[in-house]
Amino acid sequence: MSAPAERKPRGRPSEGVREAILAATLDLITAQGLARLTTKEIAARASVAEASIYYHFGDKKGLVEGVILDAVLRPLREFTASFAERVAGKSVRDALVDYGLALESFWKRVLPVLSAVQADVELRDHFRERIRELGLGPHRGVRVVAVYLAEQQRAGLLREGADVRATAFSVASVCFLSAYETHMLGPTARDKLPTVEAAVTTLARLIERSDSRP
Amino acid sequence: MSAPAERKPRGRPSEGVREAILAATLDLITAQGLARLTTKEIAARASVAEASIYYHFGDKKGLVEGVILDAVLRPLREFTASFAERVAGKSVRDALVDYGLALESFWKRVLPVLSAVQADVELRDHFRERIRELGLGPHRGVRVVAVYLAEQQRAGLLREGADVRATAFSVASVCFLSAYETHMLGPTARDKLPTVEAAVTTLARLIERSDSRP
DNA sequence: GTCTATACTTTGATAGAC
DNA sequence: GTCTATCAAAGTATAGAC
Repeated sequence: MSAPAERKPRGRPSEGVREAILAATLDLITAQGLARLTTKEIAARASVAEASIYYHFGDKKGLVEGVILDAVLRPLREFTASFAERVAGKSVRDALVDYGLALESFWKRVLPVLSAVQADVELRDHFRERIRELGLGPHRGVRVVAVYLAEQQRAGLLREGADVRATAFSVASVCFLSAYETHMLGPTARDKLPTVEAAVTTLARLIERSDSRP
Repeated sequence: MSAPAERKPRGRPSEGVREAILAATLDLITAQGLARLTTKEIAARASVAEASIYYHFGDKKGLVEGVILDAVLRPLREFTASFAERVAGKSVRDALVDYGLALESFWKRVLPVLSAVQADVELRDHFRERIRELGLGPHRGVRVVAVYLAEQQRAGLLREGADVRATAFSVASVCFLSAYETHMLGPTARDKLPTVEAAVTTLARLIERSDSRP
């Protein structure tokens, strides 16, 4: 039966194929890693033809690079940029804990893709260059906290002798290791470590002025 | 020319083929990740026949699991066990710094293989089970330090209110993030973070009794 | 722009001689 | 135990219709 009422009665969503491919790829990488990632499975999960992948991304490498940009680099930049508004109007301790928890869950989300990147030289090199161009990296997350702490220190809220750079480094590190343990060993294994909240609270206490302690 | 003087005049080293395969596999994983790891390239680098891999390890999966056991799990256990003798007779600060530096270089060595493991579901699951059986994981590195610090605290060398568990967590985390940044972005990028030595020294200072400070 | 069908390449694994 | 030679399967990528 001819149904001329609609132009494309069925089949191609015709819109969002590119996005569906990206989403399917991210899902598969997160769920099972890069090793078993095939264009066939991506196409199946996205409900598109395999050829569409090559139309939009050139080759498999281009696709994965697209996912990296989309699921790691952009979020990384946005997260780093969001620090200022995230801590506005909070005590140092609350600021560090809130930021720490957000950082931990950010890494939990991103680590599967990051691990995939590390598993392939070409991807890793491509990633390194992009991250260099954008001026990103874990050290950025450290610096942004260090700058904030230095301000609070000048404002007299922290001990004068406190090493804000080292403290910022510790905060970022604790969040990262916490996320990595979950990523590596599963959610239950995480319970064997102190919580991020406890660790960051302790760090905050150590640099706060004695007279500001409750 | 027939040279009956020797039984195996050339070819097979006949000894150490298994070890050569393991070493070659580790090298290749470290250098280029799991993604491009092929049995052909392993055989070429180890200067053995491809079939020898299957004789010794059954299949590719078995080989990689062998490498994980050999290059990650055993070293992990040994490293954790070595803590006591490593810190014997040192000040708390020196003990933490020395341990921290050793931990950082340990992770630098192991992370390439660890990343490869995370890139494949089957490997990851196998790894999780093994690590569970052995009772290992980053939390072990944390606990061993926490126990040590608790002893020092009871001996009166640390502040009474110091949170030794959170501090141990911070020490281990700083070493891990430091190694990961190197692994991910290359040796030069590492310079943008504070050194492990500085960060751990700061942490040690924060928990030492005031009167024990120089 | 998307699909179906297919060409080409690489890879993991095996058989059998030595 | 190790090698040479070979295979079946799986994977990436392309051609061409619509």
